[in-house]
Amino acid sequence: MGTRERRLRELAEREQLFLDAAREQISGQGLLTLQMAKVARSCDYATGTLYQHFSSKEDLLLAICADQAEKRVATMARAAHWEAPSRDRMFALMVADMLFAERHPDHYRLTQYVFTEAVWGSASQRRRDAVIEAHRPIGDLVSQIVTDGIDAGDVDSRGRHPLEMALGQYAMTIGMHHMVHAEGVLEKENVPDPYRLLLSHGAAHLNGLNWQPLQDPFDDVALDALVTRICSTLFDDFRPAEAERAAQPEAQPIEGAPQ
Amino acid sequence: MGTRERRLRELAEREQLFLDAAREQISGQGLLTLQMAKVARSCDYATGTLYQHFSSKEDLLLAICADQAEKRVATMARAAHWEAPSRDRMFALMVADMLFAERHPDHYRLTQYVFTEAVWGSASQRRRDAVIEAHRPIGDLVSQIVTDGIDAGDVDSRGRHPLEMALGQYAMTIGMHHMVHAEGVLEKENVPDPYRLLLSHGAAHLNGLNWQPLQDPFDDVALDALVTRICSTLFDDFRPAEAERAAQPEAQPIEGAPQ
DNA sequence: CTCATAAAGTGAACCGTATTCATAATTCAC
DNA sequence: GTGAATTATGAATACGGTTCACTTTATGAG
Repeated sequence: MGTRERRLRELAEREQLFLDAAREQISGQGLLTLQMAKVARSCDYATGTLYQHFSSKEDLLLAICADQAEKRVATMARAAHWEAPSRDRMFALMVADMLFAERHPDHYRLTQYVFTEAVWGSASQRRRDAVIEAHRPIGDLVSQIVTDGIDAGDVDSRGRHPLEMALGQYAMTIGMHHMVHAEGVLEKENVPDPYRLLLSHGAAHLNGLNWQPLQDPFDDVALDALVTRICSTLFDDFRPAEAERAAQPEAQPIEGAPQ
Repeated sequence: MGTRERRLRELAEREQLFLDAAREQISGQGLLTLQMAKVARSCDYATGTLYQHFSSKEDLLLAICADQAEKRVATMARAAHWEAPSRDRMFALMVADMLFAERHPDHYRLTQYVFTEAVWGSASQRRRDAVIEAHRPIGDLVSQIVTDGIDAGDVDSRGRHPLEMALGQYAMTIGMHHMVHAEGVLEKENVPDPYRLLLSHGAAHLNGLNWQPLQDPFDDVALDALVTRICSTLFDDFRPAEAERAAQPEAQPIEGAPQ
């Protein structure tokens, strides 16, 4: 009989209901002020019911993180599977993650939180593994692009292991996200568009470090065209304003540089 | 009269006392379990006294962060002011920060925390500014190295603003730290020594992207020699074990690469 | 339809801890 | 020495995560 299946489905649906409600509350008020009772109430359930799905507040946070990670990965996968030279795929992957982080700053912060401290708390091992597993495909995507590039002769691995290159490449993206989202840091440096910086330097990284041939390097014009193309071709569900912002054509002067 | 000065000095001393006690408690039990009452008690003061120095728990966390940041900056400054080519100074800066993060993982996590969520809470604006200010010199140091390199003809800025290059360079370091400290992620990828990866890729970044001339690129041998030299020359207070670990001579095979 | 059983839902009570504040102790200027 | 100002105190309060004894609902056999 289908009773069991229906029960399981309802369980999953309610779990998603809680996840969405919690995410909404976070996006309104921040991580630390998330209140379990409010989450439950906003779904017309009692506190206890929420605790039948998530063993603790931290467990809930990890579940949100894992849930959102799947969407993030899906976004990046679209870029990684683009029909294009591996260098451009790598760039598209960075753009995709940038767009995602811009759209979902809460998810970025939550991931930071989860990956630094919350992991040692009271969440179940199952949840912790789920978070790790949800993020694994990112590494796989990057690795795949690098490997494809090496196979196609586009990438000079210079004797390094593809994984090392992939991690190095991705580390820069993560670091950029961190700098962008570290409230007040880049603002104080008068950087008008941090993501512009990410794109520009990311492209330079690809230009200079590993990708061959270099006859057709990214320049500012090619960069903007590519960003526009990526946004329109791969991510047409991103609103024009965001694509426009990302591909902002006129060069942004960087003022107030130290010394 | 010197009464006022003495008072202020005593105030600062007691503040430091609390900061040290709190840091000790964090390093033993993690961020989230820090208890205000315990911090006060461990200094033989009552809870209320602690609250005369720090308006909230979060305020205390930010103060710790700012306090530690000064030590971190001091470490990096030693590397940045090294008498060496700018490329090597930049590399030394990365090594310095790596050694610091390895020694003070709590500070790294605290900074992550503070820079993502805690900043929106109940800490005073004064504290928030202090944290930003404490970190500003890092950007200045990196910028200075880049500028010096351009002046000396060592660096090809390729038309980019020095600040952009500096931030890009530093972003990679931050990203690497994050990946190293994201418990379980790199372990699952069977990366034997994440910091080895940071050094290797950081060097590759310097080799290929901006630094000229390239006639003398880092290779594995030069890399190890340089790390050893940096550790012994600039950071002799770092214990041999750590320097050794950072400069581990035999190439670490990376196993279990995806696909 | 009825009933026994299980499953799901409830929210008041519990508990730990951040924060406050009325009071006490101390210091200081004169 | 004295009164005002400053500093220290810790019991009381507030808040929110977590629990659990109980209620309600769903199930399916007879």
